[in-house]
Amino acid sequence: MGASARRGPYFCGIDAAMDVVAGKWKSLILWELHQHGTRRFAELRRGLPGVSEKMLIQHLREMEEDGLVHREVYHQVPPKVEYSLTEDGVSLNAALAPLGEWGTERMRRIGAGRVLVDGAAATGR
Amino acid sequence: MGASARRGPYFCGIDAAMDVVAGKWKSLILWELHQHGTRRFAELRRGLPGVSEKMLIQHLREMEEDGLVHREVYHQVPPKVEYSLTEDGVSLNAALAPLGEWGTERMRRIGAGRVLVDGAAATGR
DNA sequence: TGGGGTACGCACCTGCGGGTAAGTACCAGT
DNA sequence: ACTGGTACTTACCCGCAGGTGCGTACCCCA
Repeated sequence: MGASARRGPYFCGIDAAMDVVAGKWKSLILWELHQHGTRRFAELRRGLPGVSEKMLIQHLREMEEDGLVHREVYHQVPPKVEYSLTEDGVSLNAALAPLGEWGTERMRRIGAGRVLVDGAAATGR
Repeated sequence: MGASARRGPYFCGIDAAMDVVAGKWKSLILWELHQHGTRRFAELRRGLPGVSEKMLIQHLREMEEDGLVHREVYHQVPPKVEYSLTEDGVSLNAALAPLGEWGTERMRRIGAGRVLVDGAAATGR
């Protein structure tokens, strides 16, 4: 409850897309899954510094409902769940790419330092 | 007050851009200004059915701070103010275009009827 | 035998994003 | 004289997005 209640009639394509990526971590999750292909829950949590477990799950569930991510459960113990992008998720990410470039360019202009925790930086945008 | 406090350090370009377009009406304002080139306050209000005056102004002010829109005041009475996109606003809109197409495609798939008030529809996405 | 990891579920709470409504200073039209 | 339009401002209120924290069932490793 409280999760969806969305899919309301939209004004145009942009807010239909915005509705789906709305949420503090949605776009980051997209990006993370896009870069690594497949990630387990705990890997995602570590990849998104600052995210709470509650929000991670909530967002992942919503994105699954929206057909953006695929959830593969391995019935074993300890539990193992793998998340990956669906076709729609991949295309959404592609559609987000120019926006990401615009944002990177903007960060350069206003000098908003990016926060990086991984040593895996330097791969660019 | 309560307006900005943003520009926090970003993880990547995407959420730097998302920070700027965050807000219920921001993307719609971008789109409206892009389509009409220059619009007065009341024209925007009529173009965004459902927006409150308070939010319209607040968003316009923030977007002006962020260097997305230009605000031209004509010191006359009755007051006249014209809003238009800056170069950054135009490029942001261009960066949003693929996202808009993705959203339109998605609306087609899930059959979320779009809400149109203008007769000026049919121009597509 | 106890600490840590995996993938969550649930209850509680706070902040703020956004809505509502009223007020302002001035003028044009009827 | 009254209504309506222009471009706001200010005060108040409310819902929900998101954070914190605890609990769970099971296993591995020291």
